Formats: sequence, C-alpha cells, structure tokens
Amino acid sequence: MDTDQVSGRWDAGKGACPTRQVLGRIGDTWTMLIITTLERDGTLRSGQLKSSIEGITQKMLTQTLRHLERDGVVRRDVVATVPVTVTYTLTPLGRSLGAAVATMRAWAYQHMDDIVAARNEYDARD
Amino acid sequence: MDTDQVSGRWDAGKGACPTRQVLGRIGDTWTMLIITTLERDGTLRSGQLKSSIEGITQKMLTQTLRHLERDGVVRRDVVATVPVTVTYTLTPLGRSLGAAVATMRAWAYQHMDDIVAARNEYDARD
DNA sequence: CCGCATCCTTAGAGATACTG
DNA sequence: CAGTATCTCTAAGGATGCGG
Repeated sequence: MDTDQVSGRWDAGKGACPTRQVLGRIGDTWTMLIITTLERDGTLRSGQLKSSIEGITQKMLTQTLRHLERDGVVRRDVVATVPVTVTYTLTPLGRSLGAAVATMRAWAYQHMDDIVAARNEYDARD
Repeated sequence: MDTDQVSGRWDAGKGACPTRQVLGRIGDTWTMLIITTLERDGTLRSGQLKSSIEGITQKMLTQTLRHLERDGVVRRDVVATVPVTVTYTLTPLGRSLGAAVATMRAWAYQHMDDIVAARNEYDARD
C-alpha cells in the first residue's frame, strides 16, 4: 500500500485547512485530464481511459482513479463478466467538478498564445 | 539553474499540446495559492507573500514566482532602495486567471464536506 | 482485461549558508 | 531584504511481472 495520501505537506502547519487538501488533489497531474475525459465521453473502461490520455501509465491511472473514487468524484462499477469489466463514471459531485475544470481548460485554451508569447519575450531578455 | 521546466513529461509524447503545459503550471502546488493571495491583497512584497502562505519556503516562493512571471501572469517590480524593494502584482492576464482559480476555490470550499463524507464512507468499507 | 505488488530511478522540495 | 547556490533526501513516478 502506498503512503502518499495528500503527502502530508499541508498538515504540517496546524492550519490543515481542508480546502488545501481539495486543491491539492485537483492540482494533481492527472486529475484534470481524467475528469475532462470522463466528462466528454461519459462512462469509460480502464483501457479506454488509458489510451485517451497520452502518456499516463497504468499505475498512475489506477492510483488517481482510486483517489477520485475515494473523494466521491468517480464511481467504479464492476461487472462480473469473464474477464471482468470495470467502468468509471463521474458522480454528480464529479460532474460539478467537471464544470469548474472546464473553466480552467477554457482559460488555458484561450490564453495559450498570450502565455507562449510572454515566455518567448521573457526568454529573449537578459 | 534548475532544469525542471515543465518536467518534460508532456513533451515525451509527440502531442506536446500547449494546453497541457498550461494546465501543468496551474496544477502546481503553490501557483493557486500565490495567485489567490495576490488577487486578494493586490501588490505584495516577497516577504509578505511568504508569511501569507503557510508552509511555503523561500525557494518554492521564488521559483513559482519566476514561472508565473515568465508566463506573463505576474509582474515583478524592483525599486532601487537600500535594501532593494521587490514587489509582485498580477498582470491583466493574471487577474483573468485569478477568476478561474476563484471558481476552483469556490468549488472546493462548497464541496469540502461532501468530499470528507465520501472519504469517511470509503475508508469505512472493506 | 484489470490492477496490485515490487524494485529502481530521479526530480522536486527542505535546510543552510552566502552575495548584492 | 531578496535571491542564488549547494547538499541531501524523500517519495512520486516508470517498468515489469504476477494473480484474479
């Protein structure tokens, strides 16, 4: 079993504000991508998710899905076929998160060019 | 000089979609907190930021600010007093990002309880 | 086909001390 | 006061093989 949890960093200070834990989870590398994919495509199987998300490994996929399931954002359904079929779907909570994530994605898409331009200018200086 | 950049992971696949780079930066541990703080308090000095953000180290603060400055999200102003005074302010681009981040924060705050409940239930099972 | 367990590598983050 | 540089070390993440 891995001991990562939320990596303790937040709990170090006595603040331990739960908002930070949530933000931390959202900030996770793969969370946004998984949420976005599930929101776009609805219910997906593990393998479909894996091939939809460029670069994700089996381990990270499963791990992130576990976290999201634990947080009540994703529902995991197991159908006892042979071999077993496992599907993932956003819960209502997950869909509401999906909306927020969509806002972020929209921002990113919209301002991509500005950022690239800013970077070029920054790197050109000095 | 640090070689982190965007940690190369995204560029591995030939996709290299710039959106991912942006998402990656946003997902960074401290980015949201710095943006939020600057949005709330306006212009701040390095030290003020440091003491406003529980748990951040000098190193991470500077590093993240550099990234944000490079992306055109934060403006860095140096006043040649003795000792030197350095202030940070959100650019217009930064403020627009601040709005998106606020959405995320709001979501987190709003659904904190649901998430904690889901976790408890999840941990109780099995 | 799904995902768990193990090993291994390295980047990221802390602590500390030094320069302008 | 702001920032950089160095050293260390943890733990996130990739690769692989097994088991249901």
